[in-house]
Amino acid sequence: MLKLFNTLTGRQEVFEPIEPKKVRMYVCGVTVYDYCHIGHARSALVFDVLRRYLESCGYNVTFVKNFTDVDDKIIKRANEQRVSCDAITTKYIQAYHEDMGKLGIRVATEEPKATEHIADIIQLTERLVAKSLAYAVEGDVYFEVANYSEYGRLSKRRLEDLQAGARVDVDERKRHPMDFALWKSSKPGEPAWESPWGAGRPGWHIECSAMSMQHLGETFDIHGGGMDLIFPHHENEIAQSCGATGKEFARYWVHNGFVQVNQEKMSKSLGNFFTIREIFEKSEWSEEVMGEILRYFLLSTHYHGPLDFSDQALKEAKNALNGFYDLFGRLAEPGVGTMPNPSLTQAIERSRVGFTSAMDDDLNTPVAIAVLQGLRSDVNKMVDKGLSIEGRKEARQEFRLLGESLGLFQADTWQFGSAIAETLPINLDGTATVRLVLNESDIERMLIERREARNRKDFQRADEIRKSLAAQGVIIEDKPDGTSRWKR
RNA sequence: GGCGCCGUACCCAAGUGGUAAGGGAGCAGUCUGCAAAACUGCGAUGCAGCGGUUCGAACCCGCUCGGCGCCUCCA
Repeated sequence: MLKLFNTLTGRQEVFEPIEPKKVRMYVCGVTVYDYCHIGHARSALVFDVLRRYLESCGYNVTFVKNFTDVDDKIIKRANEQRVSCDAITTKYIQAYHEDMGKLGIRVATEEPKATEHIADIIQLTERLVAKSLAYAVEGDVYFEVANYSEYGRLSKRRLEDLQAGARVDVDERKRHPMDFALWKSSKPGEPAWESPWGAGRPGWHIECSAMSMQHLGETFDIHGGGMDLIFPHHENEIAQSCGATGKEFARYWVHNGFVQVNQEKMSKSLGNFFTIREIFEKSEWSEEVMGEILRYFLLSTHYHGPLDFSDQALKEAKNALNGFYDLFGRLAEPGVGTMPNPSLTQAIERSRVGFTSAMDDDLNTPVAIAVLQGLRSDVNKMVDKGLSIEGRKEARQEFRLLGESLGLFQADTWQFGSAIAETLPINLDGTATVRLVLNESDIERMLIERREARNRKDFQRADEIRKSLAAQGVIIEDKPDGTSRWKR
């Protein structure tokens, strides 16, 4: 039974969907005017894992994640670069998919864009105006917080407290400093759509209300996003949606903590952020390996807490993951083991129970990973004792199965990169191509030579080969039968 | 000023009333021609500090110290 921490109630609650076996969830995506950093990756990953886990529990999940593709920052960026807004958003949406794809984050069921829902947004705004929850001033339309009695319910703030912190440059046309724009009149040269209030564009918060309703209905199960969206974005979404429909909006509100650098929030304004692509570009490991390292790292802390990003943390994640892939290597080898499998069956059963109860406990991925580490240790012992071929296959399959929710252990083997790679600064788009200097057949050839050397007890030559490969990042492990395996 | 979070071993990190999971790093041993991997063992009598409640507290309460977030665009 899955329990989730619900920001709305401030408690952990048992998750029960509106319709049995069906989950409808909406997650706030990104404003597409720049490349994503690890903070964005964490958020995307947390909800990807939630979705995967729900699916593994047998739910049919409709997962909607939006792109904000009309916004001040986009307009600014477009003007700076003298291109259209459309060019900017198209570019960064594509980049989003590339980056998140490398992290194994699956595309959502629906990925709507604000600009595709202008009619819905206008309609929703009209509903709010008709209910006296919004008012129009000179082509702008504002939500009137004073007329919505439950304003502050999500963020646990009172309107009076908010006034104290309100900005100085309050628009005089607003009836209350906290009133926020549903519709903005547009200046010349800005993207604009016709509306009952003249040419304009939507405010930020209204798009999510409109799109979630359109794709999931007026009431749905889970709404997620980063902690920083609680106020004002999600607070405003609730006001707009509940205000318009008079119904409950989302039932469970789930928010992930920040990625930090040196204990400080990673953010554009502080300039202490690392983009996802930058991390992949600087990585000394292959894309596939780096993606899994990042995933492991991001899931090694509970999603609700802060997470400090550092090279050392990545290195530790990589080392931890090495243990799993070393085991998978052993499991893949032909062997003559005959050990019966009852103890394996028991270990697997234990792990399933442990894994499920960890994930059920508000997606406690650190504990879930600890359970997998436990299974790794158990299986290693069994392999030492001579686990049968069938047992090895079963064990590998089990890691794949349990790892699926976390998106781990899906690769067959790890191919490490660039200790032995060279960078060729060529391409048209300015990026570089990394090419391996040593290919697999080179390595195999050297291993054969070394094996021959060892057979004639020429250990000096054997060690030379070992050293030479090691210098290029290839590590040799000798097996009892006289053959060797290698890894990077 | 208002609201809120965090402080667990060298590092990361679970645990939120019943006597400190897991990982990384390290050390020692077994195995190995050597090595790697694996296995075995070692590692916080204590959970920022000080008080209090309790038979019992890392977990509850109070105070203090240190770090951070939101209130403005932000995953």
